Amino acid sequence: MIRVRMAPSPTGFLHIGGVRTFLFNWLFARGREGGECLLRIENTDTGREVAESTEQIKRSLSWLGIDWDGEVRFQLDRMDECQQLARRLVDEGKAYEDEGAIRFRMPDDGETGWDDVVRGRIDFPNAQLEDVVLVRSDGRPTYNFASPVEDMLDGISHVIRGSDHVSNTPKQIQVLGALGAELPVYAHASDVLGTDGKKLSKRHGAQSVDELREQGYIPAAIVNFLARLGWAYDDKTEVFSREELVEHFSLERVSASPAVFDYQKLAWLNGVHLRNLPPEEYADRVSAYLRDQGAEWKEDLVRKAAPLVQEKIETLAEFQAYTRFLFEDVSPDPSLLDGGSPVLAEAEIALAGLEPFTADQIERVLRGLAERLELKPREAFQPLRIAVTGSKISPGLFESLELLGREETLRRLRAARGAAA
RNA sequence: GCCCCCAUCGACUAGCGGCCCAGGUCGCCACCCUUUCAAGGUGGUAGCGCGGGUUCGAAUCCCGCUGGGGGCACCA
Repeated sequence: MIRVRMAPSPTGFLHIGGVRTFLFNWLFARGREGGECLLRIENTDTGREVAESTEQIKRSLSWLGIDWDGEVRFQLDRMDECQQLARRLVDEGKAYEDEGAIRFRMPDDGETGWDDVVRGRIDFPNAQLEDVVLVRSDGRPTYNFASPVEDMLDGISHVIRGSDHVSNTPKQIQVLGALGAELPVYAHASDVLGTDGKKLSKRHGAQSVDELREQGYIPAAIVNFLARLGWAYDDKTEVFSREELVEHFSLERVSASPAVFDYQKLAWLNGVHLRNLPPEEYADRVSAYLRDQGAEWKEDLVRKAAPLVQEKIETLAEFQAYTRFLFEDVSPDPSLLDGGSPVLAEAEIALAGLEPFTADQIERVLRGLAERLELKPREAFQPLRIAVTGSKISPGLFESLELLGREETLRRLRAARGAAA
């Protein structure tokens, strides 16, 4: 029976490095027959608990598509069991009271070690292990007691966590041994570092799932990127769907060395996944994002505009810059219109009677016009683009005009002619 | 200070003794395609931290050094 747990502490938003650890747990469990993945909130330090953070963690994981089995558990709910177990250890002489707290009696010589799935054999000299507090004087268990106890009670088979827990492991192994529990398999993944080589922190741009979401990254890309940070399937595959990740993930191929979070690669992957989306789903993503951001753009027009930029943007945040001209009037820079007037006037005439007003027809007419004026396509189209979209950069001209509609197109051509003159 | 871990292009990585004068991807540069921007195509740039071993042979194994990370709480 495979059972793992994701164990955030409720001290704030979900950190991107933590998410990767959870993702490893989740991929591992979902890839095994009958594997289960629990969500446990490690809240034994009541003083540091931040209100709402549990809800925020659940929301972020759900948004990423990382789910869990059963109810969310809270470590403090096992307070009674922890106290009883600690009592028992005292009775057996394996722990002792110390000014109201209960401390574990660590062995003085020998070594404590384990075979880590990602790091290989690790041994600690027991002399290095201090007598850890199991239960505080106010009765609350500490992390180093509650965590292994709960792992035991829940039948956790694999403990997959960050390398910052390596030095806790020998202590927890000793506690588990004293309790007569079977040891789980341990796998300690490395840390995620910022671009400066330091552990990811507030200084490194986006560091929470919420921030990534605001910046226009989508779950498929984030999951793909995070999975590839410290893990590789082979020597060439970079793009994975969620299903492929579940199918191929293995702890044995997780790297022990720290990885740097590279926003450029994340952006590239985001573009790849955005382009891979079926048009309908892509439109869903775009409008959901705009709603999230509080942009009050007409939904049906957003959906129609979506296909025009699916090939062009890397993050959802770029959508508005490309399509703003469809939602608002434009004010083209007159200097950019210079010399374009003949094209503007001719286009206005040519498009005025065009029926039907579709991208295909618009293209046919405008290409013909460029030929008559003996202009290269780019020379003829750029003034039109600027006149109608107000920018040198836009989605395809013909599709853009179709969407804008004849009336508005002609109006803008006229306005531009006035401005250029 | 003590303990533990890590070390291949700028970044993510493949490599588990000969297939590697090191492969893929992002980035960057050039060219092609092209209605702009992208996308796509082609080519290029760039790396085994250092020093000792072991071996016929080392990116791969061992030791040391250096560098980086983590931990040493009645935090998690």
